[in-house]
Amino acid sequence: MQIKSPDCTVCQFRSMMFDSLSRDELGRLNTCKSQHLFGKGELIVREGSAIQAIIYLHKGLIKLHKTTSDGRSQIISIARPFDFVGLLSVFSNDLYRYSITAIEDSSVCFINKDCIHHEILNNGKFALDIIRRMSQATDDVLQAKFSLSMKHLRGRIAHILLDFAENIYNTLAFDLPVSRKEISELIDMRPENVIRILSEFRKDGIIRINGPEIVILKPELLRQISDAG
Amino acid sequence: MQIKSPDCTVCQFRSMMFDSLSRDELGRLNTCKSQHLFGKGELIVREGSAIQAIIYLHKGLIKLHKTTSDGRSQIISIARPFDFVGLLSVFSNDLYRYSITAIEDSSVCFINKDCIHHEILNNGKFALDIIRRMSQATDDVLQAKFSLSMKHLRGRIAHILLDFAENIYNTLAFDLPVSRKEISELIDMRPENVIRILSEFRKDGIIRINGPEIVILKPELLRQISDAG
DNA sequence: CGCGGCTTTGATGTTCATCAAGTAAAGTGG
DNA sequence: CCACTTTACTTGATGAACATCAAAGCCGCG
Repeated sequence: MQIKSPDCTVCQFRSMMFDSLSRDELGRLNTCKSQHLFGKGELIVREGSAIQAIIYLHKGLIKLHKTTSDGRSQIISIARPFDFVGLLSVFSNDLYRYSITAIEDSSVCFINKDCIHHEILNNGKFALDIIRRMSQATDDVLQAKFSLSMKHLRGRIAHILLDFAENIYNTLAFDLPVSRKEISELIDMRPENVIRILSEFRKDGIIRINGPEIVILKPELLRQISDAG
Repeated sequence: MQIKSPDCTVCQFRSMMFDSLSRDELGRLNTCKSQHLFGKGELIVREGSAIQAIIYLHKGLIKLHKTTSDGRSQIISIARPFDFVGLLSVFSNDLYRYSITAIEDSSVCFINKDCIHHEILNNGKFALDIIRRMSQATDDVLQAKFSLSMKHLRGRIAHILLDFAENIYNTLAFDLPVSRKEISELIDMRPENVIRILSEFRKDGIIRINGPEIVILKPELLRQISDAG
C-alpha cells in the first residue's frame, strides 16, 4: 500500500538518514522516493528481481532472507528502523540477492537507485556517509554469523533472545515477531531444537513463555550461556 | 621489508585500481602509499591494531583471519591479487577486526586511509568505484559462508578444492598454499576430518595427492559432490 | 468442517568432534 | 651434521551433539 509521502526535508528521521545533504539536495531526493506500508508477513522484495531502489526502514521490522536450492530458507539478518537495507548488493549487482519480508507492520521508503548514484557522484560527504553505513551493516552481519558458528545450540538461542531484548526491544519482556521456524532459519538449526531448548530454558526458570511472549527472568544466566558457547 | 615504491601513475595495475582517478589525483595518492614484501606465513596486520591504511594486494595470496576467545582461529576469506583488503572495516571502525597474513610470498601496497578519505570526498566517481568494490567483496564473502553452512563436510572439501582450481590457480593441478589445519579453519571443520575426506577422495580416484600438491582427476564428480551438499 | 502449516515431545540415527597414538617433516641448537 | 624438539599429518576408536523421523495437538482459513 502506497501512502502520501511526507516531504524528506521535514521528515522526522531526516537527520538519521541524510545528514550530509543540503536542503536543495534533499529536495531532489524527495522527487525520487516513495513510501509504502507492508503488513506483517508481506513480501517487500523478491530475490532475483531487478534492483531499482534502496530501501530505508522507517518503522517496523523486516527480514532479509534467501531460499536454498533444496527449498529451505535462511535468514541473513533482521533490520531495525533507520537501517538502510540491501545496501549490500545494490551497488554490485543488478538483481537482489535476497528477499525482504516484513515481520512486523512496517513503513518503508524506496529511494531510487539512480538518484542515490547521482548524489554520490556529486557529494563526497554523502558518499562517505553511505560507505560508513555499508561497512557497519556488513561488519554486523559477519560478526553475528561468525559468533553463531562458534556456539552450540543452547548458546545460539541464548544469544538471539538477548539480541531481541537488548538491541531490538530494549526490554526483558517482548513478543517474538518471528515463528520458531524463522528463529531456526536465523540461527541455523532445526525448529524442533529451537522449541526443545526454549522449553529447557523455561523449565530451568530462565525465561517465561506465553505463546509469542517471552520474558527473560535471568538475563545474567542467559548471558553466561551465550558466552560459554 | 619495504621496497622502492614504483610510481602509481605508471603502475602496471593502475587501471585495475584507480580507473576513476585523474593523473593529478594519482600523483597525490602516490605520496601517501608504501609498498612492502611479505614472506609466506608473515603477519601483515594484527587484529585489534589501529587502521591506518587500505591494503591493496599486488602479488601473492593473503588470508583474513580472526582468533576466537578460546584461542582457535577462523579464516574469513582469502584475497587474490588486485583485491582491496579490509575495505570492510576500514570505514566503520578504528581498529582492524581481522588479522591479515601472507599465505604465499606477497607484495602489498598500503594506501593511507586519510588520503582515500580525501579522494572520496572530492571525486564522486572514485567513491562509486570504492563502493562497488566493497559491495562485491562483501557479497562474495557472505555468499561463500552461506553456501558452506548448507553443506556437509565432503561437500565443503569439494567446494574448496574447486575454488582453488577455478578461481585462484586456473588449473586442475596446483600446490595447496594452506595447511590442512588452515583449510579446516576456512571451511569450519576439524583438521582430522579434512585429512580423512581428502584421503577418501584419493582412494575414490577423484584427486591425487603429493604432500601439498593436488591434482583434480574428476572435476565433474567433485562438482557433483559440492552441489549435493 | 477438514486441510495445511506451525508447534510440541519422544525415540532413533547420522554426522561430526574428540581422544589417542603413531609417523613424517621441519625447524633448533650443539 | 646429527640428536632433539616441535609441529604437521594420518588413521582408528569412541562419544556427544544434533538432524531426522514419527505422532499428536493446536490454530487459522477456505
